[in-house]
Amino acid sequence: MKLYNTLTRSVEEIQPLHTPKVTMYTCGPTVYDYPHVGNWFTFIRYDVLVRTLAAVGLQPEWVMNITDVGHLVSDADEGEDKLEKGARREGKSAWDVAKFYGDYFVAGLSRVNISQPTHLPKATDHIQEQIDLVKQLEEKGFTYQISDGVYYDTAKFPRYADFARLDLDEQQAGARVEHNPEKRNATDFALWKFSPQGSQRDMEWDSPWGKGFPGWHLECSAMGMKYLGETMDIHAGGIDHLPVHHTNEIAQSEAVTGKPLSRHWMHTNHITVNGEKISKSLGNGITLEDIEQKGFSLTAFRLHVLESHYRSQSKFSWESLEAASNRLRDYQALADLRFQVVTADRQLTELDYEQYKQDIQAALSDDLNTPEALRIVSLIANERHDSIHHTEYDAFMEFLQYLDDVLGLKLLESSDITDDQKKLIARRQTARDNKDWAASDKIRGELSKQGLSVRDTAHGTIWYRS
RNA sequence: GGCGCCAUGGCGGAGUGGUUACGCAGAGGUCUGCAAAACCUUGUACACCGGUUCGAAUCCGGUUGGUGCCUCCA
Repeated sequence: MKLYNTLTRSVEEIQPLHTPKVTMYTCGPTVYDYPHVGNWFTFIRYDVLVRTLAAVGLQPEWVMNITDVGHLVSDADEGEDKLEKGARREGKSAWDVAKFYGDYFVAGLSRVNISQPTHLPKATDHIQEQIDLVKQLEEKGFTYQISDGVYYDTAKFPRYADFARLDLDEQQAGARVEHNPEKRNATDFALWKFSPQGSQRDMEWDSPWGKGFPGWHLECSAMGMKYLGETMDIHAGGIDHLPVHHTNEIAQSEAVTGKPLSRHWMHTNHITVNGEKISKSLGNGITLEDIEQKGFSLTAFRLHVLESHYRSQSKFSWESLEAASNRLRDYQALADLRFQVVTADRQLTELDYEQYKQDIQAALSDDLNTPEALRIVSLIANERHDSIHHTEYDAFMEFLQYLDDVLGLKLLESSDITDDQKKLIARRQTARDNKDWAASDKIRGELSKQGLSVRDTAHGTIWYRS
């Protein structure tokens, strides 16, 4: 299994520390609002990685955090985090907001068929671990305290700029966010923020340094190391996390342990809608509900995600979602052939499903080349559209199961048509044998109303869902 | 201002130094009771300008355009 590693900027073989177990941490959502399609792109891509790891015989232990506190907003209203802001917007407490959107997110995972992570830890459930981490950093001399919080001194970590290959001197020039002038270095970041004086936050905790809340980089280090140990095999996140969040995670984790936080770093690229990044102000934050309201299935959306490579900046549009939806219908028709097995004397050319499976596995194992994997599936859908011969039934079923395991397109979730529908199809066949075209066409109309189309092939009538 | 990334046929989107990616959509045809499907044919795809090479869409340089990040963000 090869995967691009941001550490070395090259595609590398994944070699877990304790094969067959492979530990993986992915940066999850901040639960202050509905996730948009871009977020789901990323989460689905994590899922493809997990599924592929499992398919090549590894046993993934997957941690995805839920950030329910601590991210500062970019606006001038300093000291307030997104949860608090969301709470004020909705007239609820920050705790209520976090609960609502956290639950929504977890439910959404199964809606787009993302595997259940081994752990879904929340930042607010790990305050003590985060405080402990700050204490250790303090003992090792990496921290200093100013008026609004305890900060990490990035100058004490010489490798700070290496991971993201930052040019610290140059990039300060155009930074658009104002820094607290008390900070020693522009890149220094808060480990613990104090509650603003005279105001009560919904979310605040006591600490050795005063009442407040953890800085937002802290949770991933604390929870990652708690569940996966000091060095994990894979750490993944959105590409936006590379220069700041992950850079800071490495700084604060490795300063304490002296060991690499992760052996492999994966970054998923962002998508654009109408050529622009997704953002609230542009009003292009499409949600799963929007997709369903337009009549598309979330499985079609999932297929759309797989149609591009995770490292390229892909586009989302309703046109391409429709293309994916049509493509999925073809795949579904392929899967439905398992209900329409023929035992005709005439032998079909048997397909080498094992070979196809290996080809797909090879594509996915090569830095998650999902477009190539789908190319192969389409190849088979084009090849095997007439019938499945009973002699290849087992191999076919095994192949479909493999596809579902690795791509998660729910091809085996469809059920057979009803007995009544089967009788209709049989009656139509009889009518056709008698050249009673009027009766035959009438039955075809009835089936059509039930969402079934029929094709008359050399191997009999094949139905498919329209 | 700094650091990146990308430019592929109507749309989406892979890939490769010389061979049809693929998907969706379109056109013509064969077949079929009619359909549908399938099959065949078809659009002369790789931003522009140079360079390297026997040969580049694929490597190098430049130009143009787009886009992302620079402590909110998947």
